[in-house]
Amino acid sequence: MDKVYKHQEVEKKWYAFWEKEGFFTPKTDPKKKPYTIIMPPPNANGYLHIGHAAFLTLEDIMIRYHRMKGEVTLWLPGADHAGILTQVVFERKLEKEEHKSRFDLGREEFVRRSMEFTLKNKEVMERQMKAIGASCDWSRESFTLDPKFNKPIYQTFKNLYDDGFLYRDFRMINWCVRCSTALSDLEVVYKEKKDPLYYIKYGPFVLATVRPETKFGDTAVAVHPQDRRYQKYIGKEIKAEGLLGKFSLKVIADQAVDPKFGTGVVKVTPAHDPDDFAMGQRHHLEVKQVIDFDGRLNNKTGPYKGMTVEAARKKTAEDLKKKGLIEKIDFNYSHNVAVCERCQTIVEPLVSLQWFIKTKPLAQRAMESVKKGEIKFKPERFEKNFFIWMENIRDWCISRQLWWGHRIPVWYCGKKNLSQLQLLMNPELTKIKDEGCGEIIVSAKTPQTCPKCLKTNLIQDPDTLDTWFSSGQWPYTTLGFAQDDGRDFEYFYPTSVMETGYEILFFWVARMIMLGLYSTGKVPFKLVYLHGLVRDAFGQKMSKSKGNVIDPLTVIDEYGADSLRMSLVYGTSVGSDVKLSEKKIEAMRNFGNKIWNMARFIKMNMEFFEKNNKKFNPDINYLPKNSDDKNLLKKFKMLTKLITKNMDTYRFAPVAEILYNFLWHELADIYIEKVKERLKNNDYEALNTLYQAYMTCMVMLHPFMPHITEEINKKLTGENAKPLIITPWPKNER
RNA sequence: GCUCGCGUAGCUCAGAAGGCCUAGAGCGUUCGGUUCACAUCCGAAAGGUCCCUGGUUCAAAUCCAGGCGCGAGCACCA
Repeated sequence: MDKVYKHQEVEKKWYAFWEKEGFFTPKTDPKKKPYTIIMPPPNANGYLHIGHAAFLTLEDIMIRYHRMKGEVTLWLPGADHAGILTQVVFERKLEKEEHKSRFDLGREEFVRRSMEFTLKNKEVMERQMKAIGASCDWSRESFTLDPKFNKPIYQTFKNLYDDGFLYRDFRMINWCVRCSTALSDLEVVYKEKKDPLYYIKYGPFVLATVRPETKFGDTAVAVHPQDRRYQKYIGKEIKAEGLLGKFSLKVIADQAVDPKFGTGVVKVTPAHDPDDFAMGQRHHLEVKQVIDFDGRLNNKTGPYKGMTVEAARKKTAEDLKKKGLIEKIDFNYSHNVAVCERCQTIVEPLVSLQWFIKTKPLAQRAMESVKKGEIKFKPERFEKNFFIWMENIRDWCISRQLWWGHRIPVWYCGKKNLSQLQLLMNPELTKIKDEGCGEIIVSAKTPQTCPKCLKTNLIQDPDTLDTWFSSGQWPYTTLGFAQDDGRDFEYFYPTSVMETGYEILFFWVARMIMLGLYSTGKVPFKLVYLHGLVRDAFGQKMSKSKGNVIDPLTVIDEYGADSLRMSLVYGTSVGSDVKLSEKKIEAMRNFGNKIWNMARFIKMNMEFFEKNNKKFNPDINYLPKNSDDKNLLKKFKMLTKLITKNMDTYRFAPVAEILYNFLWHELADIYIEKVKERLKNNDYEALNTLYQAYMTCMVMLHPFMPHITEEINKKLTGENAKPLIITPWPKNER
């Protein structure tokens, strides 16, 4: 055996061997129960980071353990086209490298280039996954934008529509001016911002606002119904002086007004504020749009037309001041502003025609399944979070004005029913003259003619689906549901575990449960295992700008994949964030070195034994008489039981710690030191006891450190050794 | 505002169902050790009112209540 363990050679060699031998591809057997994990597909818009390494390690541990238990084990890998995020990343790249926008390329070319970019990333990610040692079934690898998934995804869309769970409506959506698309509520984050709060004279009132530029869209003034100060105005019209001259507005009373905020009077702008929109609906107010989708004021704003929101705010405030219409300005006001999660641009609430999923009934069913225990959460506390969100769920806007993603499977007869926004975002559509009959056709297959007027002038909805709509169906689409070959679906669905980050519990897990139940009638998985974030040694989020990122490939190159894997598991607890430092990885590398040297020591003693005696035949059932040996085996038996119990309950960190401590601080530090003399005297009992305890540890350590244990196994048991990857997990009773 | 999590050695964290805790590990620190598997090592040591206050209990780091301090999620402010 080499004096030093050479991870670079060994790890590559074993991965190639496992893959070549086909150990990653399960042999389905109707008599056996399957164990299935669908890998959360990493976003193919960059390379894998340490967080990916963490979940790949956890899932690989689960998979390897169950494979060793003899179950039909499938780990299905994949990659996500990641709609908006990839489009943002690629647009930035395009801007930076070629000074071009998506419109410069045109839709077709933009999609082609994005695909090229994505597939290239995907390839790199595959190599990274292999370097980590992920024993997933590459023959079933899936990519969310693979055309074969269009059929089931479109079918789900159509079914939802036919069942009345899908509708198209004018609603207030979150509009990202930079991305030029609607966002779901989940894709919006709030940032605290300090903005001047203007107290504006408004006829008989003074009211406070941070958005004077939306004043042109005001269609009412609101007060709280019980506010004594303003009772006499409720229901009346007031006259006021504004930037565009005199105007009059109705005064309404609404519970949503907080009498304690500002002066207790609110200007109502239904077209540009979510609360005002809701108020407008309650009081049947006119929705008067004054800001367009390009983030600029429109022709209803007179001289302010064409200004950006930011510029118009300054200018209107200035002009109001000049006209003596500002009473005071509070410069210390700070509030939360909605920004696009992906590009951080301030979100503009706008009303537009979009597709929505009616989520309440789907959520109801999802909650019932969880209540019945068909799906369990680990750690359990996330179950509560799940319920809170599901109970308060709002309809899900699934149409995006993006080009990168699944095109919405809706066709319109002529352009009559295309929205203004869609025409704006897709200049080529404006050239079409044919108004058509306006029929809306929702179909899983591309229709040829309009069923109503029989014309062939059908235009597909130019919008794409929210990326989570397709990934929400991942557990069954990847298994061939509603496709030509559904055998995998029949055998492997529902899957066993969904292992993913707690930060996408709502984005993804909840939607998979809702859509899985809706489409297949069954839960998509039985256990949701949620892991935490990987942070740096000080608990900070890793980011390129902070310069504290740990790159998995660099680490693997220097310390080996096994060291990295072990350091991502050791000393962690389920659902909590993991703090990782290079020191920790180094410590685990040292552990690898330790077990390597233990192997060398055992090998040396085996050779010494054989030089002086006959062949050394390890005997797992041999019962030693020596009390040191007996005590060791007794203790070891207890630990084996404990380890198995922890493996079965997904508590991997204690297993890593038990093995670490037993191997190093009991077997090496104490037992080996004790038996050195006996080994010199060719004591079979001592050698066999050491060998059995050590090798069984290697078997149990294999899911954690697969490469080094496989190499040691071969070195100690010879050329014809059965690979550890398919060695049965130790029995508990012996 | 609502909800959840955390607070244990200098640092990062284990300690699930109360007694095997006279509270552990890794890193760091100090001292000693190189022929005998391993300096990526071995031996030893220092270092802790287990956030605070009450309660339950024969017994609390662990359970309960309150407080303080951090972090996260959700809601959202005109």
